Amino acid sequence: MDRETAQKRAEELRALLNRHSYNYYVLDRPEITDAAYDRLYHELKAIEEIYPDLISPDSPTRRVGASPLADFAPHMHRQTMLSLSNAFGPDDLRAFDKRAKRVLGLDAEASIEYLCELKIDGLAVSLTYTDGMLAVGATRGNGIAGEDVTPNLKTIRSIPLRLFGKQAGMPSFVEIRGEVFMLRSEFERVNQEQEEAGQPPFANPRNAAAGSIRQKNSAVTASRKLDFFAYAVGEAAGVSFADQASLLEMLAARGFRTNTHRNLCRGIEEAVLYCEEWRSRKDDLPYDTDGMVVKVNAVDLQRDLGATSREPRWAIAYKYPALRANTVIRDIAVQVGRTGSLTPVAIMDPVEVAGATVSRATLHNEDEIRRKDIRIGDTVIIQRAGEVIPEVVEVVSGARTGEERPFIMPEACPVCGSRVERPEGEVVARCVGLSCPAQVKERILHFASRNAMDIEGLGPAQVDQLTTKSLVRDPADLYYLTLEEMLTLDRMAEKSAGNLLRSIEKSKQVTPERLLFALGIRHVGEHVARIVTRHFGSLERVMAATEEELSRVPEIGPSIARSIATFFSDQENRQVIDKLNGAGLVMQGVREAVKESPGFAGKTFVFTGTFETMTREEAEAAARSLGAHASGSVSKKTDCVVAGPGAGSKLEKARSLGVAVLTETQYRAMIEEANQGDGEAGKEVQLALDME
DNA sequence: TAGCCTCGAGTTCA
DNA sequence: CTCGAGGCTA
Repeated sequence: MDRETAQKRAEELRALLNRHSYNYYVLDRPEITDAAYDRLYHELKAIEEIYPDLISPDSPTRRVGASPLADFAPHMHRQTMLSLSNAFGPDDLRAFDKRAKRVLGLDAEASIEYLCELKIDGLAVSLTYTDGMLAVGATRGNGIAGEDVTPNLKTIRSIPLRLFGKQAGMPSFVEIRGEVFMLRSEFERVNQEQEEAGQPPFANPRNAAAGSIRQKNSAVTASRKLDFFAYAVGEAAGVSFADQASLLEMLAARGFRTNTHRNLCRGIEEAVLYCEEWRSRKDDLPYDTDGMVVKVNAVDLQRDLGATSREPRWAIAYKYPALRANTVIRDIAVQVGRTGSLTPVAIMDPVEVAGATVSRATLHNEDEIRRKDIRIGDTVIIQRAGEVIPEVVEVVSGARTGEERPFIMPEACPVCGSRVERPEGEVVARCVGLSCPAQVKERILHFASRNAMDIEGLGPAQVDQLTTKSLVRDPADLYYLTLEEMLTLDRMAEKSAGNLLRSIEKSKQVTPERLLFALGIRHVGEHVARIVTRHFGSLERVMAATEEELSRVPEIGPSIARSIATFFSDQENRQVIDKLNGAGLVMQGVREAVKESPGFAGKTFVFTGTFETMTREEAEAAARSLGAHASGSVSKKTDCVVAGPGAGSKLEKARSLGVAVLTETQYRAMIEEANQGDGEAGKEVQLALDME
């Protein structure tokens, strides 16, 4: 074949192959068989081998990158790739609509046209086409700069290497934005492949797509079936459109795959309906989605709304938070708590669960890890217990590669190197070093915490610095800090130092029960601190009490008695108390008036969920002041459960035990009634502590 | 001594 | 919120 015929044939083949690949990958309507495609493909490849100079950048043979990339060059986005603010329910969407109307100066009755598009759970990329040819493809990165992964993006069949349309009408420059993603079926295949190769699995299709796009060797990327949906245009020369809907049509006409599950909605209520419709429908799709993007359709309105530095004001992501998610445990770290307890914590690939990005979860202790057979490298299912705390539900045993490492509790404290002990029959391993920096830090944080001494402005950052600089070794040292010393801390100038000094000063006025709790004696929480100080009347008398005297107090048994007595017999601990007294702590007893109201006296209340008109603690205090007992757990002995929205297992337990359940409103009414009828019905009991 | 009932302690993210 | 463990009671 002479060069001229070869060139002609090569062009023909390229056009043919690109068209068929478009039919196959973008339209999902192949016109020829795979075998026929392969024949054409190999014919082109053969020609290009003979005449390498005929290879053009849009040749389908270029989709499989030959030379491995050394490293990814950074790619500065010409226009920042913004993120989107989130909406988690219809009301968030309505608020978004309201704000848009306000900014645009429209009245509340007007309705804005919105285009709703599925939000694909993949990774955002930017594709730059110059004179219609794909020149650069980059990841989003931080929005300002991403990584140039052009060869890898070229392996994706639904990304046209050359824009469709006549050369005459071709924009000289255009940046297309969209989402690279992986089908769930492909994700499973890839993970199986990873397993066979002894490689760690991907946690989910999104991570698999991201991992594939960042491959050094684009042949690997090519072996993974990635896909692409286009949805936006960044900077562009000679391209304009009136609205988002026609932009998507334009993208489709230029050869891109666009997601067909979209809907033009008149007014926000239509958008709400469409978003809600997809909440369950999305599960039937072969790929992962994490919501719907609602965009103001008209481009001129978009322009008027503009953007903040982080997000456009004309678009919002309506999220369907997954309650559970898969991720991979990369490591298991060990934390040291206030009592020296060593707690293993799973460090995981960040993943979205119930509206928050989770990357750590406590594993509680060694036994728990063994019970669930959790190993480093495992793919696990996590959920947020009680909507908040992430928890590992179970290991996806099918994803095991054999490379996972079991967790071993260290024999020396990871912070201070002291010996680690795990007493017979106990579950928690503990660092025995009393001066372990981690323990010291946690003890001081506990001392300053809200229910203890309530020192505002003394958080982890401050305590960390104070202890590492050895300005504070025990809680009493806090009361001897000078302004000069405080100013040596980072992020601490006159203003905050003054505030901190003031709140330390304020904390000197304290009840003995709070102080006893603040000391952080083992087994002494708020409840025990309260009953013990009330029984003995003052902290001094608690300190003077023998183990035997202590154990005679109701609810105090041998363990707690020993713990308290041992604490106060320790020389160093006594010194700390002396130092506190020397600093001028003023212990004041509480005069708590308790009205013995009929509905409350002697009853046990449990509060759960979040209340709207008061905090849970206020609710508990109210019950106590009327003669009731506020407990933390539901049992047969519970008389009444007061449940706010978001109540979980406690409410269920109450129902199953047949315990009365009140709403916040009903509870309020009960309190009011009790307070009104106090004169005759309730007999007043004064509880007072005499203090020295 | 077993089996409840509570309390204590530790925990995550925005 | 959950789990472990101390205290009380049958």
